[in-house]
Amino acid sequence: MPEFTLPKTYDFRDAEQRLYRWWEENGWFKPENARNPDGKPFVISIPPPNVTGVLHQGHALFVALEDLMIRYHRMKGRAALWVPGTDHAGIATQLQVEKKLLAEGKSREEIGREAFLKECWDWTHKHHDRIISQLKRLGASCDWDRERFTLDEGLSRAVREAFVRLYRMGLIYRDEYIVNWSPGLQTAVSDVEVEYTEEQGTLYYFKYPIAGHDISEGPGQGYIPVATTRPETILGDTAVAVHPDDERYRHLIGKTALVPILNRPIPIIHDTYVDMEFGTGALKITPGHDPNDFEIGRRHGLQVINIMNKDATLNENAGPYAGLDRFEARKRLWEDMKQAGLVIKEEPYTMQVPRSQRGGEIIEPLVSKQWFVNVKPMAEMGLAAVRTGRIQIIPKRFEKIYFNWLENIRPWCISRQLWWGHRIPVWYGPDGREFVAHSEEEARALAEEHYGHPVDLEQDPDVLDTWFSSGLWPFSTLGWPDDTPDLRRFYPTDVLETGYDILFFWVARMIMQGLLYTNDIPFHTVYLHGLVRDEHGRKMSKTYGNVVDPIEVMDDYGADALRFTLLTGSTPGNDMNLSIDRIRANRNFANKIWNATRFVLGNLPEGFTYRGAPDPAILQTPDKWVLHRLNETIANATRLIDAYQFGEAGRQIYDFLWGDFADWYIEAAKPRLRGDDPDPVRQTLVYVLDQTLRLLHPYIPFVTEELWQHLPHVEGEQPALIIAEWPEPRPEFHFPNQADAFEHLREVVRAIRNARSEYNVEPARKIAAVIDAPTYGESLAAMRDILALLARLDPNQITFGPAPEGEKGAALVVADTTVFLPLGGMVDIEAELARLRKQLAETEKRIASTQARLNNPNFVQKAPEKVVAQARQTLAELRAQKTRLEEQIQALR
RNA sequence: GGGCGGGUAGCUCAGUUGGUUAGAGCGCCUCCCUUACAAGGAGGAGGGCAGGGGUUCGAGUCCCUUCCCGCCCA
Repeated sequence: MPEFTLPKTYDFRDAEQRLYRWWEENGWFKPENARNPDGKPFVISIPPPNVTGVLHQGHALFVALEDLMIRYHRMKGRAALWVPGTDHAGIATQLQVEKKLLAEGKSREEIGREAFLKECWDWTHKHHDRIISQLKRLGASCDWDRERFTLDEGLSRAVREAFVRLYRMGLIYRDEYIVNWSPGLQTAVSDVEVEYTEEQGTLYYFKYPIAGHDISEGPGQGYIPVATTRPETILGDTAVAVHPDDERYRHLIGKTALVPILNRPIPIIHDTYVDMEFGTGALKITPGHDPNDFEIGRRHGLQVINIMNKDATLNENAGPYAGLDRFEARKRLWEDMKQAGLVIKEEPYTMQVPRSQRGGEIIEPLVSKQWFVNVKPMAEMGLAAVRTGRIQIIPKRFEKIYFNWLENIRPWCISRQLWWGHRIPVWYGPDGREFVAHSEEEARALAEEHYGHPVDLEQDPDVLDTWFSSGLWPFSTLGWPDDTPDLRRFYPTDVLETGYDILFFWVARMIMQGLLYTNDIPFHTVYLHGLVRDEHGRKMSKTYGNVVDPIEVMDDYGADALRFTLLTGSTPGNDMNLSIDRIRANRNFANKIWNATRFVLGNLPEGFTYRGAPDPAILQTPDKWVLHRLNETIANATRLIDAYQFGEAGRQIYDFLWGDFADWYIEAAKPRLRGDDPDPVRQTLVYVLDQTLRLLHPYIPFVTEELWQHLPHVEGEQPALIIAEWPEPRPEFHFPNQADAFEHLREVVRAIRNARSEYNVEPARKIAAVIDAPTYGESLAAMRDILALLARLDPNQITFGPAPEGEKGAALVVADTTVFLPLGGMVDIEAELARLRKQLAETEKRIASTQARLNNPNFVQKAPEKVVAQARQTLAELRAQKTRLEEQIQALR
């Protein structure tokens, strides 16, 4: 039942929750309840937020974008499915729980693994509801019955299956390898979890003594000069390397150097990796603590010495420095070397310092035994999928970045020395032999088979990198490894939408694992969004205090305002600056729609029957204009959304609703609504509003649904906008001529308003006008009432014909129309002449440039016919206008 | 060192197959509480698209180059 008493302003607080619940209760988020449930599906897997995280603008942006796509395709008739879920976020969650324990005076070691995991699960359950309800507040139309968690039973099974398959394919192996060690977290982290920051450091130059010589013999004899940024690693050196072509040091190759202080003998080797230009041209090699040195060490069969404990203090291999923290040891060792006369100099040096993406502490390259995935074969598949276009990345430039990363891919360290996560499905026998299996039972069976009798097995204590399970997300959430109906129907998914910052972490790994396990692409399109920054482009951070909390924004301005701001303010792959001003402006937009609807509803009589798309036969010029513009807007919006240009599409609909429908059509409708044939206007008002609400629904679902529920509908219409049909342009509403006529009316109205303002005519005063319009006279006459209302003319004093001679007034020239306003003494002839001359000068300037273009034979020959024709028409119009202006100037003199 | 993005109105940004006089929001000036909306309406000022060169009938849009800011990778 339409209700005609809407409050004056839109109260989103009441509407949002109520509507969300209503949609969800009716099952409209489910593909089974689509208009065509057996039709082609459209599927997005949510980028699972950290289950213990708090909603931030990044979430708001992805929800806005993905919900837009889901709602759009749902309205287009696809069986849309948005699979929701959360991520267990290994390190992040474990840290939070440890922090909580610490506050209670406990540690995870004290309470033990089992109790700790229970704490983690409690924490998870407690926080899960919060993040989910926050996603719902944004309007996310996910199918919550299909919600998953990366650590739930099904997904854990998927993880074990993936691990076992990779292992059996020989792509997973355990190795002593140099990894990025986080001393604070006490775990290995993968390459992508390390960020390099440019920092001021020191380059330390020193003398590497040569065995059998005295350093006093000088460089190249008694010692070889070496430079390093991390002197403490000297203690782990196992060689000094020089370039084979280096004249300065070539004679030293094969000799023995002595590690300072420790006096451990090490070889002097040659390797082309050494950069002769850098430092002294000689390189100390520390395979245990530098990734490059590790590689060189492998090439040369060098010993690996680990001088560091897991907490970044030095161990017994560091001799007298054992037990010291890494930075303290650096100081002490350098002091001691100074004493020993081994120091040459120090110089300031800008270096790239590896820091933990989480926490920011300095990462130590360390050799330890970890599980790795040989990603190379999968990378090849991942590369091919994008190269051949089976998967497209938007914006396209990220494809290059993706290629570059996959082409240079290195083994992926997947083991983490944490407790919260998927336990690595490997069990060790008494002799350390590994048994990889889906379960402990299976491992036992394998072991018994191997040893010939039952043995005690011990499971690997480590867990897997969180991204290992996220990498299975698009198919594990649909039931993989089982061949479920959902997997068959909804896989591959369609679009994967996420931030460009996790292209490597997540997207690339999903593509690779999807191709490997499911023999198919996990999605055909990757849409990457940027970071949401503050209004001046600074990263939002708690310490800065510039965080714009989405919850607060929604409390103040509503979810629609936030969504529309994010959607129209962002472009693919680029960061966006979010300002409250803009959110407020879009809140105002929601209110504008609200009031436009109030107007329409308030003008429908009791018992009004809406007949849907109006019959062209009953329409007048303003109706035809607005329907023509609606057609254009529908076509543009649809094209732009299909091209993933959501922002531009949103702006066009906004402009149409506000700038065309509200500002002009509604205004033009007013006199006719009071006239004797209001029905065509009413029909058109309802129709255009209905169609526009549809176009806006994917952007601002709440206010549009709320209003649409109040609109009258035709028999058999869908019960809710969320599942209503997406509009299509209608050929019968193609009215270019009437559209032109109305545009001309707009120009005339603007000119009159402008003149009124210029001559300070009181706003309330209705004035007369004499209109001379050879081309548009008829249409202007037909719209006399509208013209009068919009330009505040006295309808009884609008006459058509040539301007009266000798009367004082203002003459306005719009194309070939002249509007004479007999303002008598209000008009200053000189000022009027000046205004006309200025307009004439502008017109002549434009005539000249248009003429010049048309005089150019190249233009006429080479430019598209349409453009040339347009130029000719413009020229004709300008000339007519010029003639008019000259006439008026003449008349005034 | 390699790669990428950005530099458009006072501020924040749009502007995607190159095509009339480059747009929006906010801010600013003038006027208006006109029964849809003051979270509003009307009118207005304000930029020639970082600099230089080039391609083209035509360039904010394509190419080259310089400068500045930011990011990614090594």
